[in-house]
Amino acid sequence: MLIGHIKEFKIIIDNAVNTRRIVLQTAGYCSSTTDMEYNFRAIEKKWQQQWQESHIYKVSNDSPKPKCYVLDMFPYPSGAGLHVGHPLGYIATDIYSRYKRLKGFNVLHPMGYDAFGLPAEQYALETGQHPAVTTAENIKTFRSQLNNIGFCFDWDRQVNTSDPSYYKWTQWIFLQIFESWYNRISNKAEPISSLVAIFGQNGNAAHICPGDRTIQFTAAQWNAYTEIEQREILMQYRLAYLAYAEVNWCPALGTVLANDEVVNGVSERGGFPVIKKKMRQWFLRITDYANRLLEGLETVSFSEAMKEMQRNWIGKSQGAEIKFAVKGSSQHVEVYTTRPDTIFGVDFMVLAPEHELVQQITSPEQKAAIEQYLEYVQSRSERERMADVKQITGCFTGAYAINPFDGREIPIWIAEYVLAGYGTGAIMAVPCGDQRDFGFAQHFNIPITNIIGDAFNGEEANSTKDAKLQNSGFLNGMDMKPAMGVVIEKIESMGIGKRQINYKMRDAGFSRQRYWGEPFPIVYKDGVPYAIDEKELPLELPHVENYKPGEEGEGPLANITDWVNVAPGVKRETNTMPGYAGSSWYFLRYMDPHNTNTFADRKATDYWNQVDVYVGGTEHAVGHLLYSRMWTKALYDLGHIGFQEPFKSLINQGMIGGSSRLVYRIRGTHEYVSYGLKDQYETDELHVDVNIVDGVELNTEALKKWKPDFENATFILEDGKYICGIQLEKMSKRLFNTVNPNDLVERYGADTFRMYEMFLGPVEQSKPWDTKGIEGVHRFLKKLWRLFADEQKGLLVNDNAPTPEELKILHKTINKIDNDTSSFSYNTAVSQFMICVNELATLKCSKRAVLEPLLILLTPYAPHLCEELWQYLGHNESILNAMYPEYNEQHTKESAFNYPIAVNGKTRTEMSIALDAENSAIEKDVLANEAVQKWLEGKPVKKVIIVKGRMINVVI
RNA sequence: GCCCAGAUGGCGGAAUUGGUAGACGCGCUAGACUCAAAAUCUUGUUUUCGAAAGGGAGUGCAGGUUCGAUUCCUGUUCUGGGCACCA
Repeated sequence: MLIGHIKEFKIIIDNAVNTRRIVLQTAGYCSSTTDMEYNFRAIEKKWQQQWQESHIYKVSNDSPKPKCYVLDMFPYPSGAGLHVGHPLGYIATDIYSRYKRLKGFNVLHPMGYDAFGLPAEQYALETGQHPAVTTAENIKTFRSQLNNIGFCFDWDRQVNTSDPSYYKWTQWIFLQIFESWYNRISNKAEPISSLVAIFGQNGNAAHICPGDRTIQFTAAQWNAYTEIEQREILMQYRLAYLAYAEVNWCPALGTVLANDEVVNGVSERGGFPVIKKKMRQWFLRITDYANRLLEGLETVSFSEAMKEMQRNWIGKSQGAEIKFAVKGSSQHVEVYTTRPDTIFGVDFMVLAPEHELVQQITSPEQKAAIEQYLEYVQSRSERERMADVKQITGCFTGAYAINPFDGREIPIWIAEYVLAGYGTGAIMAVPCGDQRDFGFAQHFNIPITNIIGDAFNGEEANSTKDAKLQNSGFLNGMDMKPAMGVVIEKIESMGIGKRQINYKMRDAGFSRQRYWGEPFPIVYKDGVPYAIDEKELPLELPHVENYKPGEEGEGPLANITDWVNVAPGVKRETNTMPGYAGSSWYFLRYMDPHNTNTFADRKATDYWNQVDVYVGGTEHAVGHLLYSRMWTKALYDLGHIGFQEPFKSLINQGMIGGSSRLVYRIRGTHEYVSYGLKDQYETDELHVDVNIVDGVELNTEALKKWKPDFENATFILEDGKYICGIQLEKMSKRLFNTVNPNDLVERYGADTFRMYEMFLGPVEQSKPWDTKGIEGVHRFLKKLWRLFADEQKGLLVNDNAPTPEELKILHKTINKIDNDTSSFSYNTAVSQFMICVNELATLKCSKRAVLEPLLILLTPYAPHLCEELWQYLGHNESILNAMYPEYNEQHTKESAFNYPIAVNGKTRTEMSIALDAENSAIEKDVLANEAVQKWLEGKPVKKVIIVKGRMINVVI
């Protein structure tokens, strides 16, 4: 080397002196005389290039090795690019993938882009740029940022959901779902043709119509129907179906939203109000899968919290449907209840305002009041209803129901707290056992029957299931739990009701009135929907000039008349599929991404099978994770794949929050006061860029240059420093608290960055970003490097035999790293590496026999550095092809814990007391075994607990 | 309101799942090398009493089980997340 190493060459224009200074900025520790230094920039560039050229991460579908599928939730390629929070999960999976590879697995670790969706279209609306263009640009940025960190993705398998070669198969799968129905007897999806055959032979008696249970027909009637009539009936059975339904319509976004995309009555994206609107929409019949989605949770390893969220969303409840006769009428009120045992406590009934019986049973005297109440309900938006749930409203219909057991007359009310869409849209109200019913009864002065004796105090309802029933006819004296079964049996034998299971989950809305999504492969002939021929797939998204949605809620596609009108009387569907369509099956496409004959070859899906580890955030708990599980089950039912749970285990990475820095401007001035002194003034808080603050100390010069507003700033310092305030909040460009991984990689290298993100804390835990500690990890890597090579003496590695002490360190490390890496405990693994290297450095151990296995352990964490050092050790082949060291377990344990275990004893308590007495004698670094033997005179002991050479206790 | 998770130094976080609490890192402290800085190495760092040796207290709070509790049980406070008229 001629001029040493100049790491950075920067021209800095120094405004303060207003002269041009050229500064040769060397990166500090590079005044070396040999080239044996840790030059991470050169090393990382070299290996990234080499990996790319040798396609070393290319994964084959054909391997004798066991498979392992490690998957990240693929990103939406937003314009903002990556910040330090994004790669957290990717680093974790990358470490795991590399580890499994070293353990001898054939590892699939792909990456792709969830590229359809609202933001790109919103951006197009604002700027006129075509979403395809911005998406392609964003993908480029993402890819280069990802490569910078040294991930081992097999880029040959990259997918992009907005690419026609991908969405061809999204459309194809949609058609499979469209062309099938859910057979509730065999409990699986079947092709619609099997249903047509059943109808032709037996009518629909065995298969009640899920869309409308009043539809009933015989085989003869079915055969007599016209094609259009038949198709209309079939539509009500399909797994993907069209229906008029109240949907969540968001006027501001001009589209329908799925239930999980609406939060507190406003849209999840943008927070615009959402109203109920009746529209003809596509739906997925996910409700038929409710129970399997619930039971499937038992077969996968998700966190308990995640399972609980899914269970809540599915919302299974067991109970009964009971018919109550209406007094003086042939009508019945059918209610759903989870507590049939409380039937003698029913003091009133409540119907949903939309309930069809309301008009029929309302008495003439109450007619006006009911009309008025219905008007009031209709005037209220979803949002208003959400806002004041505590307000009690309702209206008496004037009608009475008859309790089938004791003949009591029960007033029938309507109220908006009863929902038309759940159960039967009617409830039996038991005020002593349900707080809402209690509130209602009090508000409207309805007398309350107590059926639970002392358990009810008259002040509030008690929903206990552990009371003895009173005032309950034939149930008197019975415990509530067994009474439930008794009542259900009784109503079943009387023919007035039956056991019933209900779910909160609704069918998923599948239409969006947007442009940037998959077009439906559907045409309408005279208004009747037909699937287009498979050979016409992909049905490509046409180019449009105008992204504005139509007035009537149609998407922008409706404006392209050429495209819409296929032939006279034949029109295309103008809705597009929602964002979750493409992401509901992408994990299958990675298995066989270039297949043009099918979405993925059965051989490939059989080989890769379930995703072994899936890593992503909790925000997809009820959306993506439920839809993709449903699609997988549907594809399984139809025989396209051989497994029905897509993800064997799931790890939820925590969010990395932003840590914003604040400065305090004295009101009306350009003077900024340091955090500790701000209370002496009247100040305004301003966010400043975290990147110009070192910890909490502001770089005042950098601030002046940052934005023109600060050009003339003056500062009131404390101890010569300007100290900023700290606020923890979301990481966002708007708050100037984002940190770009590229900057950190540039300064410390990808290996340091990777290890530091892992060192920050457990992967699952959310934490604020803090760059401060990254130096420590960087120091560790430099220290490791110096075990191999010295700046003065060059290569240090020797072939001397390791000492027992050195082996002990190594074995302890192997043990710990192996455990931690396989269990995603990466923060403690990094600590162990540091301990190991510190100890080896103290011993000045540069022995190949110790360093070589250590390098293999470290490869998943710091792949570039390890490759380079591996080469230094004289290996020609990449360390990626090395095998993880398998050490004799016993040897590892013995060297790590060098104590024999005693096998004699006494009773536990006696022993402990005796031990206390003897404590002073035993403590003195005597080998535990010897001490116990001596002291016990050979009596049997189960276990001696020893910590660091001292005996703590003896167990019998 | 209901459900879930958590609370440990100045900070991020460890603790072999009931066995020396505070590993590892950051920060801070003192020193070595250096004309000086950087880099590197060494020292100390829960708190309190003490010059020291050595004590005392200590894992949100209050109890309990145990020879022994950050870990298990009961109650309670706070923080974060999810659900929210679901009968």
